[in-house]
Amino acid sequence: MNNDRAPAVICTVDVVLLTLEQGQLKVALVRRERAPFAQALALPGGYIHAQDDVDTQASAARVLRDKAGLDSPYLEQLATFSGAVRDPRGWSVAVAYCALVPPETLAQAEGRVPLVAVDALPPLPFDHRQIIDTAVQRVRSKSQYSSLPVHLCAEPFTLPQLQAVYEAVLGEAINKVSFRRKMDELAMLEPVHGALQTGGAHRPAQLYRVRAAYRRSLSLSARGL
Amino acid sequence: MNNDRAPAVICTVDVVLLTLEQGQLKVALVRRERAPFAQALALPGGYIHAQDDVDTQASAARVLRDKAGLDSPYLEQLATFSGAVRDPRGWSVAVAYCALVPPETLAQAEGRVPLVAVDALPPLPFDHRQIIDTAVQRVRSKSQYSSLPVHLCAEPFTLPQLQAVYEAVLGEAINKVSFRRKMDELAMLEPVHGALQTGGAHRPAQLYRVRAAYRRSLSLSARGL
DNA sequence: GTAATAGTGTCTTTCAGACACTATCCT
DNA sequence: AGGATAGTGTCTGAAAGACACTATTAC
Repeated sequence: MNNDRAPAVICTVDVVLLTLEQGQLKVALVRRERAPFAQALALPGGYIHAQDDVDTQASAARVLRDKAGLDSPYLEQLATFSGAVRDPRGWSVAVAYCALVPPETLAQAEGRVPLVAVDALPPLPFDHRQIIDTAVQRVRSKSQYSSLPVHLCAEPFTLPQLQAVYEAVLGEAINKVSFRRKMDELAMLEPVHGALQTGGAHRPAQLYRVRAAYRRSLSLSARGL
Repeated sequence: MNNDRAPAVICTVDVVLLTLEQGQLKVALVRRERAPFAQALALPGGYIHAQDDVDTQASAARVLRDKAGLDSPYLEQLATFSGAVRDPRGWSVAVAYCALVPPETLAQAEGRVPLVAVDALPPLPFDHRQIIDTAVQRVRSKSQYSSLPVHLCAEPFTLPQLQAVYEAVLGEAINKVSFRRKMDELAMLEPVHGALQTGGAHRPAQLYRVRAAYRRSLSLSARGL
């Protein structure tokens, strides 16, 4: 009972930044500048800066800003990965966060970040493969009953567009009537009055945006049951 | 870019040990031996021991063993709480775990740990109130669609007993037919052949236990959709 | 007009809750 | 026998999917 002060533990955050490109869920990776695994593609991450960050959520936002050059409205804690062997530098704790952005947001960020389809990941350092798998599993699971996928859709969007996003994430077709009923009862979207998406050789579609009241609370919504 | 090595961060684990007593969800607290908040009731927790623990899950199991004197078959990572102000000693990261045990298991542990109803918590140090609230919310949410509450029920148990546990956790009555249909299709329980619970002035009830295949995987089960 | 997709009305199927009935114990 | 709870069959209403139909654009 005399060694409460344990040897230092390495404290980091890692961010799984997901987006949708060509109908596929993809994760943003960055090339590591320093050892270990210098030059390797890995999740954007870094040490917690106790002097700058108020908490790990702020650390994750900072990492995202520094390494991917963007802010993500959706940034949720995923899980914490830890242990003696996951990092060659020593015993480490990595608080992992999951960010979702529409592809348009990533395009603004100069395209510095390589995107890799989550179903075809290359070998990755640390336990980043496991972290990504956990994030994808979580996103797919939550998409079954929540409005989470709207974060992958740039506003304004049409209902057919949003449905396509849901279908891409879930990997299966969704009934159109059921989908619209669900969106309607979630009461989370509002039509942009007078704004229709034209251009196609067919009836134009109503454009929608997320109601202000739901802008920030989406990540907090548990199940609606 | 020259201060990668941030000032030391305090790394701890905290365990929310929940059980069911008198039809109420209760959390086990321990009296702190050391500052800060010495003598106060708080969640069992402690530093990560990098030399002993393989990961934070092991740290949580050790804390549970040392401070509550028991092993919990169900021990799942809850979330990580962090920041500059939650601990007066400095910037800290607390990986919180949630454990569920039947009341019989706690009784074996000499009753050293005070139990407090989660709906009537006293003021608690750190952000332990928030951690407990998060755990309770998670357990209630998961209980709606998963078999998680079986961990609160000592084996063997009858279906009416298990239903009462569900009802206590969820705080509402459940339809008997629906409950049995759900348990049946989860295919997670098996009857203990020939074992009935007698003694009541009524028809005896079939005793059940969790199938071996589901013993360990319950905490991993996401939604069954 | 024709092709193509948006959007809606309605039928069908599926699932959860309500209810009632039987079963089996103790007293 | 009577009371009490275990366990089951069946009806009903709500929700989800299937399908078909109308609406509106470009060409």
